[in-house]
Amino acid sequence: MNGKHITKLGFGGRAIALALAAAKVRERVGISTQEILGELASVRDHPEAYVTGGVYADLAAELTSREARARAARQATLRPTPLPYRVWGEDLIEPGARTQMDVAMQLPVSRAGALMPDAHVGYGLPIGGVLATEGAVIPYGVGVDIGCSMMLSVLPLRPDALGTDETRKLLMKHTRFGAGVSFEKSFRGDHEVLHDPAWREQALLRHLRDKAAEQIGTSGSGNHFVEFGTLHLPAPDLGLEAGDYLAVLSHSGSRGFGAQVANHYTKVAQTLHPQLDPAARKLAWLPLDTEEGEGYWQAMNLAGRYALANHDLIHARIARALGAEPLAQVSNSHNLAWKQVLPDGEEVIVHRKGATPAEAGRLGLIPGSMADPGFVVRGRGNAEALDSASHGAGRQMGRKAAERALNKRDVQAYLKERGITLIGGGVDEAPQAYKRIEEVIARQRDLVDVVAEFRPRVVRMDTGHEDV
DNA sequence: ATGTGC
Repeated sequence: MNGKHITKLGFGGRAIALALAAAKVRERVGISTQEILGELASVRDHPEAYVTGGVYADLAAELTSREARARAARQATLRPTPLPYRVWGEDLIEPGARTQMDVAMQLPVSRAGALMPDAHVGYGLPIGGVLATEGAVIPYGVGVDIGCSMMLSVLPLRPDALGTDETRKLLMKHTRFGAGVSFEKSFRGDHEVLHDPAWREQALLRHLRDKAAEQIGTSGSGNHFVEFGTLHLPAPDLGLEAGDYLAVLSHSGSRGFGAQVANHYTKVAQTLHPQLDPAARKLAWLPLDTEEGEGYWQAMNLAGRYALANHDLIHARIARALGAEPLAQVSNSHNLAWKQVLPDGEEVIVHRKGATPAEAGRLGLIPGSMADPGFVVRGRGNAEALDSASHGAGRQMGRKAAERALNKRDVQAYLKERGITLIGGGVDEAPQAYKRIEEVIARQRDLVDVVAEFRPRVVRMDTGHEDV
C-alpha cells in the first residue's frame, strides 16, 4: 500500500495521510491490499457512516468536513430581502443598527432575529442584536470580547458599612484595568478554568493559555468596570429579605485571550467564504460540522467560562478582603452563542451580541452607565425576542462623538449630582453618551421583569483616551 | 475590546 493507491482513489490534501495511516493499521492485522482499497472506496463514498468510530473515523471526519467547507464556499448569495424580525424600542435605535441587522437577516444561514432597545452600530452584527442561524456560528455575531459578562455579589453588609476612601482602596488593591494588564505574579490567582482540558486540544488555545493565566482576575478597558453600590430589593427575592444591601457589580470579558480567538476565527470564516457578498463580509460564518466550526465552538465556550472566572476571582478577592461571604450572586454572559430550540422545534444557534439571555425565570443583569442605576431582571421567555433582553443602556454617541460633544466638567457635574466617586474612566464613557436606562428598561417590559435596582457609589474603570 | 499590525 502506498500513496499512489490512495491518490488513485481520489483522496487529496490531508485525507491522503489519514487514509495511508488507516491502511497501515489494517495491513498490520493481515487485511489484503485489495480489501483495504475496497474499504477506503466505501469511506470515500459514504464518509458519514464512518465518523462515529473505528480505524477510518479520522479520515471520514476530514472528508465530511471538507464537503461542508465546499458547501459553505458555494453559499455566497444573500437573500434578496431580509427575513422579518422584531425591534424593541425602535424610537431609541439609530438607522445604522437597523441596516446592519437587515444584512444579518439576509444571510443564507439566518433563521430568526431580534433587535434589543439598547442596539447601536457594531462590527458586523449590531450591539444589541440577536441572531439565530442554522448549523453555523458567526464569530462577529458573538463579537471580539467573547463571553463578556456581568456579575453581582450581594454582601452581608449595610450599604453604608464602608467609607468612600476604604472602598476606593479596596478597588485599587483588588482590581486591575487596561489593555494588556495582568496582576503581579505573586498576587495572581488560580482558577479551575485554567486547567480545563480544552486548552490542550487546539494549537491556538495551547498558545494562548499563558496569556490567559497572566490576565485572570483582571478587568479590561472601554466600558468594563467594577463598582460598589447599593442594591435596593423592594420585595423578598434572590433568597433574600426585602431591603438595601451593599453589593459589588462587575463587567468584564475574556481579555486578550478571547480577542485573539475572535480575530483568528473571523479570518478563518472569511477565508472559507471568499465569494460572500462584501456587505456581509464581517458576518462570515463557520459551519458547525467542520473542523473550523467545531474549533471555534470549543474556543468560544472556553472564553465564555474564562470570562466568568475573571468575575469569580474579582468577587472572591473583594469578599475575602472584607471577611464576608456573599449572600447571593447573579451573573450572565451577554456576548456569546448558545444552542437553542425554536418554538417550531428547530435547533438553532442563537448569537447574542450585547444581549442578555432572558429565558422565563432566568436572572440577569442590565447595568446603566457608570453613574446610572443598573437592574437585576428576571426573564419572561419572549419567543419573538429569542428569549433575550438588552445588555445595558446602549450608546447613543460613539466614543469619538462623545469626546467631541462632552468634556471632563460635564462628566464631573453628572457624577457630583449623584454622589458618585469615579476612579479612572474616560469622557468616552460619559453617562451622557448612553441612552437613558429607564427608557431602555421601559421598552422591554415584555422581555424582563425588574427584580432589584443597583445604585453605584464608587466606580473603577480604565482611564480613557481623555480622562475624567 | 485588544494591544499590535496596517
